[in-house]
Amino acid sequence: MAIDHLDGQLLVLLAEEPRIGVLEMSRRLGVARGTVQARLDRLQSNGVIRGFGPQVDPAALGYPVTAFATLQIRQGQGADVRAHLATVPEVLELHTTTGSGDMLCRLVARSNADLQRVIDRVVGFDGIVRAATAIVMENPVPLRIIPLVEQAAEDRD
Amino acid sequence: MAIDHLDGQLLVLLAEEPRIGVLEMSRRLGVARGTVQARLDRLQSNGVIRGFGPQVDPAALGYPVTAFATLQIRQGQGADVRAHLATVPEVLELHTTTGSGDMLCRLVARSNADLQRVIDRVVGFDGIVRAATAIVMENPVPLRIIPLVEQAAEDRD
DNA sequence: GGATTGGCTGAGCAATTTGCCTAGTGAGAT
DNA sequence: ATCTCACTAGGCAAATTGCTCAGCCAATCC
Repeated sequence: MAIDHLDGQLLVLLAEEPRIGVLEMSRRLGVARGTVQARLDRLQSNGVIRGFGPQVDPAALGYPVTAFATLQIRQGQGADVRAHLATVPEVLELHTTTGSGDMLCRLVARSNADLQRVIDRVVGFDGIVRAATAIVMENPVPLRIIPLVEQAAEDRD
Repeated sequence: MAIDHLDGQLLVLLAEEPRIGVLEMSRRLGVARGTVQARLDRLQSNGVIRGFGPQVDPAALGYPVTAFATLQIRQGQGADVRAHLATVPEVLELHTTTGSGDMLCRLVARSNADLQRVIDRVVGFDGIVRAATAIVMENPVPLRIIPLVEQAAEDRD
């Protein structure tokens, strides 16, 4: 399940130049095309590579404000709250965390004023007891995976 | 800068079948190939589409544990802390948030035990005053963008 | 009322890439 | 000693890409 060095190189290459083709990858890495193809297939069926969906920037879509909200859920209402939050487009992700009935969600909004609307919509639901929101000011480390891939590849190598 | 309906369809299509080609997209959407190409180019130079990097699952890499850590930073140490956290592969993202000197970071680890090691490494740095960690148990809504894309497309349409 | 600009269509073409196949080789496991 | 597995190297037809062109239409500008 873990990846070896070649897998790591493949992932790094893909991350740097995503539109690169299989043939070009095989040239860059100095291996046969069939090998690249087989590795890629394996990584995908392994689940290591979930997909190649476009990475969309919410800010460019008109949602420049990001916030994280910690929610406290009334016992037994978890499923309802999850279903509710899933219907809000501005909820980009949702996690349940340690601490009985706690959730953490990532929100975006069109402005700070708009964030209020989003939060109202999020917490305007019966099962939510309390919510604490932290607005994101800077994002010094955007979501990344390459350093982890490299470490995983080294561990296995 | 906002997107219209065709842009929205393009993004949805790409999200569903990322390896689809320009030609096939133009067939599906019933527009000319050149149009798809031009739209895609525009979305990319717009910054709406950041890229098409592979979405790697940390769990499949051997890091099944995710956690969020809230850090309190000593005044004036922000830059140092950022630089420090950027060197830790297990730090997948880092945000500075409202509340002077507060940061939120996403961590992964090989196990709950390993999480302790990661946290020690994260907080074992001078500028960090205090850290609170919440371990993720479930992820009812994985990072998504499509609902927001659809809303943005409708708003503009 | 024109005239212009911008976005879309439909078509064509050469070059490249893909998907799929076969055969041979080397290393490690049984 | 044999087998299996991953990789190499090559070949081939079909499809896709990158690029170009001309024509068309609607909105905007003078």
